[in-house]
Amino acid sequence: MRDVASRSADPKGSRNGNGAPQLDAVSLAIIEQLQQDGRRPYAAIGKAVGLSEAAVRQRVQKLLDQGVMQIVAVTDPLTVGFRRQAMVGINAEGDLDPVANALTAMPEVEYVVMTAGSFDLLAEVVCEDDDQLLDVINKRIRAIPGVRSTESFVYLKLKKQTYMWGTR
Amino acid sequence: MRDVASRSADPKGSRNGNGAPQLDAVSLAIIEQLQQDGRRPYAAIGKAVGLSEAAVRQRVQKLLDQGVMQIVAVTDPLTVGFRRQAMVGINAEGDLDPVANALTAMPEVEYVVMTAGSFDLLAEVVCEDDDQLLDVINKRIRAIPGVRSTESFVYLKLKKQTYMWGTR
DNA sequence: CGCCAGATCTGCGAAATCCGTGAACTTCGA
DNA sequence: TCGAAGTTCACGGATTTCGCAGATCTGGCG
Repeated sequence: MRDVASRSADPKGSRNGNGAPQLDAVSLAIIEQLQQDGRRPYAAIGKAVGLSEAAVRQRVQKLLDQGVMQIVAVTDPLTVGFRRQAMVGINAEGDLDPVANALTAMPEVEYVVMTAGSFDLLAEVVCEDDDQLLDVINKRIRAIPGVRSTESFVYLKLKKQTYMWGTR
Repeated sequence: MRDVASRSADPKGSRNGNGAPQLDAVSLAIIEQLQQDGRRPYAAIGKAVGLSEAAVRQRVQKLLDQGVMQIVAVTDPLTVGFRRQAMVGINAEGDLDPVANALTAMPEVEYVVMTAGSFDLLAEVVCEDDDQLLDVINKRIRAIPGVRSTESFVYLKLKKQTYMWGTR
């Protein structure tokens, strides 16, 4: 059972240009196992990827410590009481980093990304009701220094949301 | 240690208008625990929310079965080898459902949502390189029947991504 | 080529956790 | 009041996790 990668390279150490740890095939296989079930026992994972239980445990711990992955419960926002969501496209002037940081600091903002295109930033907002959504978008986000304009896309229906990167 | 909710109501059964199971305070507290660490032992969770280990186990199993939450490993796409991402705004004619379903069927599309605003749909695309991204956006998405136009926002830098709904 | 240093893997007890089960308890409606 | 359904608790055995020491592998250097 030594199948995934015949004991080749560097499960963690080296980092590519982005500062991101480079993953070998075995770690990738471990991640795939945990993407299917975050609570799968180390022994079962080891059997699947061809490693001992202890080795899997060490690799998982390292991946967590490095921040490569996290094992968490993800929920359907609607079920947990958040009934209004929106994507907000933002245009700003000057350095975008302070603006992005201000967005990041807001707990209602789930997702912030700098983009190329007709928006400088995209931010996903998760709220409990319309009042809160209005407050966040029209008061708090527009009040951030440097923000020139915003455009909102209120979610009508979420059709797909996966966490299966690498499991294709 | 009977703090979160004094043994009140309906851990699952009833469903609100959306068909989503209604959660009580205890289940919410359990979810928060698992959002912090998806592998936290049931006994530790029970101590935190005021329930026995077995009760926590059964509630977690039920939440998973109902699809209210899933416990999974989430990764940084860059680390796992996906170096190009984009949000794609889409305008279409006629019924949006077939278009959304076509997007959902594409493995490179991570996220599909129907929106109100100047786009009918938003789709997040995760690719390994520019070639694949171009192929997905300009060939596959634009080829979907009903799609009238698209606008792409290539990700330059991901600033925030959390999974802490309900943990505020 | 040989050796060292660092990192990774394995094997193995001990402790903790997971899991199924049956009984007690609560709620709700007949 | 009684019964059905749903939840919780207690408990014992199987499984898993955890920490550690020794074996193995990799890469650099004289």
